[in-house]
Amino acid sequence: MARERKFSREELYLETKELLLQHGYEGYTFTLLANQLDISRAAIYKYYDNKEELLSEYMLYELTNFLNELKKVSKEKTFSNQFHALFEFIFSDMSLYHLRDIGLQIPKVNKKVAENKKKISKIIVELYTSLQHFIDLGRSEKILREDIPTSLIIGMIFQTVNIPNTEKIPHDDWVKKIKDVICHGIFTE
Amino acid sequence: MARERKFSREELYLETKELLLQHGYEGYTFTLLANQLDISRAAIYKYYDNKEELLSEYMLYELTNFLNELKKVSKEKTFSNQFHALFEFIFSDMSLYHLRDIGLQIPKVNKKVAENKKKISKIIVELYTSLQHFIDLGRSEKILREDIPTSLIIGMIFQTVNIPNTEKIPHDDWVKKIKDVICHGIFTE
DNA sequence: CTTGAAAGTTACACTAGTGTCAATTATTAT
DNA sequence: ATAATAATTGACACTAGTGTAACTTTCAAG
Repeated sequence: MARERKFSREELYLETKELLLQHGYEGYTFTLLANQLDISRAAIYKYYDNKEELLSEYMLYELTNFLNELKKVSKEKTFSNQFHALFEFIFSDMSLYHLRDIGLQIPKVNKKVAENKKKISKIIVELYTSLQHFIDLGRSEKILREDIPTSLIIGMIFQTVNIPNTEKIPHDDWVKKIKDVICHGIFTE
Repeated sequence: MARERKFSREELYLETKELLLQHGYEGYTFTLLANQLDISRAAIYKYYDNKEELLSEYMLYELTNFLNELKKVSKEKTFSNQFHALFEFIFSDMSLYHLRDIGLQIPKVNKKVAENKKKISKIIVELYTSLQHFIDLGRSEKILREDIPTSLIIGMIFQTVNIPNTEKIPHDDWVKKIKDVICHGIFTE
């Protein structure tokens, strides 16, 4: 029994993502967001007290989605299948690793933000556990090396996503090459 | 025949680097910089018309230094020696790759900035050429794989620097492991 | 068809950063 | 000493973003 909303939460999150990647944490403003969504700035304050609150909630949403996708991946039976599935989905949205850095910058300006940050930490732990299982599987199948720290293996996978494809190699080729290098290195045998 | 300067260009660049890494491009302000250097904000305007000018000049300085270091590396005779020297120096200052991204964000607000950006592009070309020679040497010595694009090899080296060492593995070990993974991959043979 | 609740807007006071300029300070050659 | 000059400062007007409160609009339940 009220007026129809001019913007959905999803739309708001979508624009937020764009603006965050474009302007970074400090460059992201409600003024900018309101313009993009074609609403008045004050409307946003009906839902969020400040940008920290909005952003911590957005990060929570983004990470929750990510965790769900990751859980899908872990349904694959073999390590090899999980590995390829993981790449497929990481490369479908390459911005996540960058967004994580931004998430770390959010200061706890109030109780709600502090709570969200706590929830985010919890999700990150879950993410890490899930990835740990993935790595363990690879090791138990004697595919992954035992002498490389887990955090390094995970880091390699997530960082390489961000290597700029300056030579404009077709996406599928590019992904294949990156996988290859991660698995076998840049040296000849 | 004048008053002594309260801050050197080097000090200014040093603080600029800190602030840039801490606050990002949009969060970097003259107000912040002046406070850090313990001078008045207006003093900065005697040397730079605006932050774009300062930052483009700073980037130029940083990249020029980087290029010089890289040239030193390329004096090594064998690929292997160059490879280890390159790692040593990249890991001595892990922030460069991140700074490069920031450099790209500077808008050409006036002629001087546009000129600096042109110079920066030139240095980046030189950097790339120098790295290309390095890769070529590795290939001619049959150490580097022929089937991996140059930009991917270079990207791997520079991106992996940023993998967070969450397990707090001692620096030397960490660097050794990263090198190992880049060279031979995460898979068992 | 009216009323009240949710959605949205307009307006205001406030804060932080910008760019400029006249005034002040410190140094040194004479 | 002191004049010349470069370095620095304080003060001003301006812009962009923030957070709040009073208001208007929309819509559907009674």
